[in-house]
Amino acid sequence: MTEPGRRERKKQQTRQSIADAALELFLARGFDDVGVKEVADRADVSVTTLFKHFPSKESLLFDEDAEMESSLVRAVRERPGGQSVPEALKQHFVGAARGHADHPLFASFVRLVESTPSLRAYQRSMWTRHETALAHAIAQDIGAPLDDVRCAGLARFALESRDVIFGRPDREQAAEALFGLLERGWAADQQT
Amino acid sequence: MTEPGRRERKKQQTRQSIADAALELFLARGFDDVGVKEVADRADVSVTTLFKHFPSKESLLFDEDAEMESSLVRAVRERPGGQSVPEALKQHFVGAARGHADHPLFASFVRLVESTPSLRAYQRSMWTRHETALAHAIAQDIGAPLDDVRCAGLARFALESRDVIFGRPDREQAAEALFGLLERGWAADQQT
DNA sequence: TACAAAAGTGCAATCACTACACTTTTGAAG
DNA sequence: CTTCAAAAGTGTAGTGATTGCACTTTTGTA
Repeated sequence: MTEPGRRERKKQQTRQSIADAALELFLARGFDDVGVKEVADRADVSVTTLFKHFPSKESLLFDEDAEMESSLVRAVRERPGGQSVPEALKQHFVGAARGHADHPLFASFVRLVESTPSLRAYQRSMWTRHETALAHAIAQDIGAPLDDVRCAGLARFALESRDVIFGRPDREQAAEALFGLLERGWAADQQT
Repeated sequence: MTEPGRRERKKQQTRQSIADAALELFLARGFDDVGVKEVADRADVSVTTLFKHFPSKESLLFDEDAEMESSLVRAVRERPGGQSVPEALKQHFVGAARGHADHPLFASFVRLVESTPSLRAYQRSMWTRHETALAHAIAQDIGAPLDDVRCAGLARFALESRDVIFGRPDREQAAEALFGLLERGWAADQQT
């Protein structure tokens, strides 16, 4: 169980071919106008194989997932001393947006997702999955019970903020406004 | 174009039969374990007819929709003088929860929706549809531009709060906590 | 080198949903 | 009371995602 080995390498390679084929085709012609069969063909695998690597058509576009959750939790845990939780999350999202802004494909990718209902829904469901982890991290941080409502709420609000912010042209400004609201409400809550 | 007329009445009756059949079957055996065919059969209509009345399997369970939006907007517009927007929304949701609490079927219905991912997603998408209307109502109320970010954010947060709150045993308490947070953040924002 | 696990394949089936061409019902006009 | 077009309903066949199954190929390893 040390290094990947050729087998694992080949597997990942197949997976990558599929993801690549999917991205190209979907960007070029739209998510709904490309069938899985076509993606499989271009990646030179069978449809069956495609579905052994990805659980759904939507998932073809959202590959790296595990990383997000941990980075989200880390943003809260390892924030600079004195920084509030909402502030840390704001910086996390704004930073991420900036980091991706230069990627040439990223903009088109975002546009594709935003304009395809099923993809928006899928993306949301992925974020939602991280919500609990984030809520727990916050709760632990402020020494509240793990299922504290305010922590759950803040987690939800923060993740939703991301969604709202990305739908805006003036992202930084939007982030300021939304997280500002959360910040003040949260701070007032903490003063107990 | 005065009264419904027999034709319209029959149409609504068919629609109702379908909705009823769907509710019964889904409650009894779960959403995913009942096919549309079966629902159609029980309502004694063809599958084609079923889909002429409802745009999707999920929609079979969510009938009255238009009313919600207007009541939501009204909750903001016609709130007592001096009451804040978040406070008005809190009362709206808490009141609605109370009003339904006695219904015998309502509890099982909620449980069904909460436990079925596709239904949760659908319900969310319905609420989301109202988000813009709510955001506009808020903006108009405080005299901000219609697409003001803070109003859009508040609308989003309020609707999400509902979702979080309904997933809790202590709904009233949860409502206090979440809308309290929004309340304080929002108030601070308004003092400009 | 041989063998079991893993990866990949093809086929048939399920299930939601749509398009189509068709029959029946019904409101309203003459 | 007849007539006729719109509306409501039906059955059939098809699409497209997704799954189950039985099968072949590849590959790590004893």
